[in-house]
Amino acid sequence: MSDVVPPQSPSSEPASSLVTTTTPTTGAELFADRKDVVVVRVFAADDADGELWDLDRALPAGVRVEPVTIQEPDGLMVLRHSAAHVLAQAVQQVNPDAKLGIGPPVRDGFYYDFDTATPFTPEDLKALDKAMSRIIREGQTFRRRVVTEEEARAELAAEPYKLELIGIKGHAEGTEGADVEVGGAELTIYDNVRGAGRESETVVWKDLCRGPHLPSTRLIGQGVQLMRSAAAYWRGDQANASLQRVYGTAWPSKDELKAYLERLAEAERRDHRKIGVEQDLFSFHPSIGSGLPLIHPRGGVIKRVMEDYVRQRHIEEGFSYVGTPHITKEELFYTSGHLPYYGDTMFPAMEFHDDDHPDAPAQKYRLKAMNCPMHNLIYSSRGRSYRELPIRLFEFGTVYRYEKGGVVQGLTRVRGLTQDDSHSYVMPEQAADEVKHLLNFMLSVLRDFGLNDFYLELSTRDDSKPDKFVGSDEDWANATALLEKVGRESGLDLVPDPGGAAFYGPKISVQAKDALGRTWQMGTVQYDFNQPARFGLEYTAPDGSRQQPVMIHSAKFGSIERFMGVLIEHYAGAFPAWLAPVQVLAVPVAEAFDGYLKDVVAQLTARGIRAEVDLSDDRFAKKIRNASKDKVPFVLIAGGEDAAAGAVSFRYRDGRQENGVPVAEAVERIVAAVRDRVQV
RNA sequence: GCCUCCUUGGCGCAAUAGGUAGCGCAUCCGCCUUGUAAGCGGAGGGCUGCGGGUUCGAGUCCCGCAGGAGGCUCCA
Repeated sequence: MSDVVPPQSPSSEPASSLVTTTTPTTGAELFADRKDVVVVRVFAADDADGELWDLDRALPAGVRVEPVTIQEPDGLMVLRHSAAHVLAQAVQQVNPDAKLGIGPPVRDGFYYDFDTATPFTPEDLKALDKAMSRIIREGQTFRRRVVTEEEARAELAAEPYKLELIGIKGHAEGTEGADVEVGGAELTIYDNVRGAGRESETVVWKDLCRGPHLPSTRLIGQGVQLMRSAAAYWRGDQANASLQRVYGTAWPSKDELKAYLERLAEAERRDHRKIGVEQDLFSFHPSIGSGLPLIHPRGGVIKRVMEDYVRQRHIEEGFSYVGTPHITKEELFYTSGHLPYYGDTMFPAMEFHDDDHPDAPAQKYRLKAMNCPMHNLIYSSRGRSYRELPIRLFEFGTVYRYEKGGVVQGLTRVRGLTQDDSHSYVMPEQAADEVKHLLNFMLSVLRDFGLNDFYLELSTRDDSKPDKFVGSDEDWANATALLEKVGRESGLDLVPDPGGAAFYGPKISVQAKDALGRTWQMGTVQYDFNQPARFGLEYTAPDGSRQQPVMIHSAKFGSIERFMGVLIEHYAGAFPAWLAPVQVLAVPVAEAFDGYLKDVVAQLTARGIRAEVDLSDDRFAKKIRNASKDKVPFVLIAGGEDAAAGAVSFRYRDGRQENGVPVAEAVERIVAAVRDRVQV
């Protein structure tokens, strides 16, 4: 998930708040009666998007001006950017030697990069938090001042990074965050003024910045908190200096800050790594290596149910289940073209020497990093007729990728993963329908797992880096157009992702929102016109000619491990019954009812339900507590009253209770909930 | 891969300023048991991630390695 703020759409403020200036004025004057206005959006003659200006900045006559409040996205960005400035001021207060990098707003907050001799410690952050609140309470004025390049260079002589930004002004696009500093048409410096308007007013700090800012630091308020520090490369380039980045969060009010911190806490409670340990689902062991998960029995149930379901669905959708090896001679990946592009993220080759032929060159084998080449070999294992197409091959292909140490994380980024991978081989004229078929199939699979909020991302070639992609411009254009058309027809939002394509073709990926509103990349559909050529795939057309099929890659939920991690977080470990490791836990009120519940559980087991009786010598209340902590969907309780009535009592995870349900009805209800894959 | 921080029994934590490791849960063994989130008692379990170093003495300080977290870069 990206931390960078997505481009904001123009304000949704009603048009009635738009005013046109008749005389020179300022935003502050125009909206003097509106305390919630923090900046204005100014529309020049032919400017549809407008530009954000400080309230105090002089407005010429004849421009359209719209108020921007702190509650709307642009206002929030201004708040956060202003908070970043306060952070920078605080840092230089504490450490005058700190050199300033850039300080843009990001999702939920801001950061500022500094070059300091020593990294920030948690104690430093606390001290900075205090210094920031002092500056905020002081109510310093942000005062904008236009400078020439020469003036800027002179004033910022001690700030090497700012000088560099001045140098790249004009071609700053593509430099992360840099346009926040120098993106405007002219260079500006913001002075932080103490006691503005009084004779004693003093400039206490200044920074090169495009702005705009809140009128006063006081408006930043109580909703600011520094979160963490981390290293970041200057201008995002590994070849550059490593700076110390301080992240903070900023909200219009203390309450909103608290709500945000609560959301973070909830995300932490749901962290699949934590729940994975608590519920004994999976683990990682240093002696195996990072990124290579061990799935425990309870996690194994979830994995198996996922696999059984997806395998069945593929077969229903016309796929053939196949199997391929985990290692191969590396030549295969030269044929496919993967090795030259991704060799450094594949595990290194294993070399085998033939003892009987000591002079023969060693055979190099590679762990499989992708399944498609092997599926191609299945396709080409005999002649294919157009009558057979589409041919759809599917498997749970376990692949190994040498992810860099710093990116391996829980189940969501691993070095060994199992893809629900399929390849459809079609005639070119079938391609659009097949893409549509795969997309709909994928969405229906995700919906059955309880994800319902999607958008699509269209990953295309980066035309400026031709060496990263193979194939003709025409092929790319056709394939991209086809994916885009199908994507648009899906009715879902289609977000462009320039440069995100695989080397062999463009792709559509499904992004799903989870219960906390976070988006995860799920499956993909990739259009490949390269591998069929490289493998010489062909089919016999109706006229007897040999034609090349189009190959369409698709993974529905991507990797089983990753999707399991996403589901754990989506459900916070409280799985719907069909996925739950234990679906029913029967809890006797006292030992005397063990036998009664064993009989109920036997009836459930006979219907394929994963049910157990808690026969431990814990007392009743403790058993209820254990069942709650395990988040078992159905807890069935039986004591004297239930047994006498031939009934059981349901207890659900939210504490809801339903007493005296006849056993036969209880069984049917549970069976139905599992069958219908509903959450209970 | 790079930067910062972290690593104490299965899990969650504690151990003043270096003085020789404790608690809760879980586990095991007893006793107890009739209605909705912890019954009681006892026992076992740790070369404090690994390897060096400083010191009379290291969980505490220093170096290296591994693993983890966050971030940067990357992600077929």
